[in-house]
Amino acid sequence: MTAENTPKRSNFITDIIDEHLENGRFDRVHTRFPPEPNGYLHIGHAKSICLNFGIAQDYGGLTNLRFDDTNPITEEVEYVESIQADIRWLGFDWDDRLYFASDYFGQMYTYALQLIRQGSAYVCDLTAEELREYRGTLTEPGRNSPYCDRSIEENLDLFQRMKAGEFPDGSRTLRAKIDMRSPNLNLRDPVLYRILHAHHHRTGDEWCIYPMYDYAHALSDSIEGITHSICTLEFEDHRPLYDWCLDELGIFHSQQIEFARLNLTYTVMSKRKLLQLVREGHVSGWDDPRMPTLSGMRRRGYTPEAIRTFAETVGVAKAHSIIDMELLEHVLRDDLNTRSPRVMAVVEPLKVIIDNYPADGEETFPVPYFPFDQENSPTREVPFSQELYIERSDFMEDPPGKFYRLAPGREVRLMNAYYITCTGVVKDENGEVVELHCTYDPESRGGMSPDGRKVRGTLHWVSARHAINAELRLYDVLFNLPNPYDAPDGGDFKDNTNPDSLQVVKDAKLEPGLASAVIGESYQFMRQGYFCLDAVDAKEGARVFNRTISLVDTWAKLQK
RNA sequence: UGGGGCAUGGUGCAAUGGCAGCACAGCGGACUUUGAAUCCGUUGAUCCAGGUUCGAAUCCUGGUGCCCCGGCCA
Repeated sequence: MTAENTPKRSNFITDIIDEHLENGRFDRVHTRFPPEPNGYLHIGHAKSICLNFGIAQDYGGLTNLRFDDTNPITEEVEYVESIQADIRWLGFDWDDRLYFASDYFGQMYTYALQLIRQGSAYVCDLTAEELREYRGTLTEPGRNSPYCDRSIEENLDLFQRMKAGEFPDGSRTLRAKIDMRSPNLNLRDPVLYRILHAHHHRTGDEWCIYPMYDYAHALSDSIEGITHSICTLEFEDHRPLYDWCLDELGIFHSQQIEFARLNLTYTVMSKRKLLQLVREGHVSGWDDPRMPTLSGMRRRGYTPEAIRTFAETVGVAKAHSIIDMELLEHVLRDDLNTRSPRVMAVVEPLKVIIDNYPADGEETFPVPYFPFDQENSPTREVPFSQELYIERSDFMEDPPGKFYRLAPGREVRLMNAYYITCTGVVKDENGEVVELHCTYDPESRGGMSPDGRKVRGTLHWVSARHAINAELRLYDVLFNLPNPYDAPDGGDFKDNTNPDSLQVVKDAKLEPGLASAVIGESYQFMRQGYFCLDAVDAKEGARVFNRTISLVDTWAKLQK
């Protein structure tokens, strides 16, 4: 390891690694990302992925992708595929280092035999319930299993017969012989193997005994030569067992390091809770754009770059924390801002008739997609005609002082087109404004008046005759509270779901060029927000856009 | 005295015995053919009490608060 490999960003983990490199414990950095294929990846996993791959990159090291598939009952190939797709999408590559804990079942079994021969493990016949009883409590020590003193020969015989399938599920376990009086419950002769006559998505019916997490994880890390095994805080208590397995076997010893998992305001982050939202129909699926899953965020219009920046920005530490959703939104907007072409779309249309414009007249304006970089920006022609749509919220009949959009007698600029002045308001029988009459100033073509007079408001618009219709899906946070778990007594997080988290607009009016919008691209609907085609429903031919995130709306804030 | 961990502005992360800083949020202003972006300015913090030291967010002692652990889940 040389000086030029020294990372710029440092945290408590890189401190530990630096020390290891200095004192010679390791001369390289090799990490792993070890998901269990029992669900979809979420933004919390993204933090871990960015951490593991990022740190290895910083040190010129490697990162493995390893599926921790030791529990056949909960795991499925569907998940191993989606997980790989999500990691790739995020921008990380494990080259040919794709592994499965199940790849090592044979080797782990051999190691278990070794533990038995060393007198460090025994076959226990206690039932699950008895075992719980023998384990003791948080404050009281446990008691030795009546089976802990079986002979090595008997243990060997029994364990081999466990593997051979002679015993039913739950009848026996292989346990580490450590210390039933340890204040750390994980060390009270933890189960290493359980009997599970279940079909495994990779090994099929080859095995009917499966290793437990603590044993399998430590050995997998060791087998792969992982130097730094980075996991979340709840495994701190497991580290002594992790170390025990490796020390007892005398094999390569990885260092486990724990960090605080990511939490975000206004959402939940556990697979179990997310699964509930899916199952109970609060969302349309794992990839619902409101979900904090990577597949949901991708569909929503998040970019991998934004998520990576976010992961870096939140930092890493051991203190439990909850990140403001606003920080995520900030990095998202920041990324989208530089990459999204500017287009015009009216979310809630209000018809405007330009009385002094020829009824059958028509013209187009050249408008750059990237107004902030006109030199290099591609341009399209935007059609204009007598009847237009503007945003309903851009007109007020009786505006407050700070409102500088359209109002009776008020002049505003139609972006890139003309200045118009409101001369008439048409209402229906309920008093609702249905149509506006305006006049335009032909001298202001392009959006600038030769006399240099200023207009305060600049509105987006679309030509009624040329507009295309689209469905817009406007998203808001999934929960009403920063902390969804903050539920009244007897309630739970689902009581805090936001009933307005999805608003569907059926008849938005878009500029015609958007007919050729592409899935996977982000567009800024000017003065509204960033939108993208819904990769699922737009595929069916429907014109459906997701609002990834609104623009910062100072005016809305002012109104409060 | 079960064990393990954590405490720095509203939020998150730095400062590794030597000027408490950065980002987001907030507030104010400039600019603006997006009430966006950009730019400028600004409010605001070391859990408490002792101790060591010329000097403590950092080291020591004692408190307080919060989180995790009693799956044959991971």
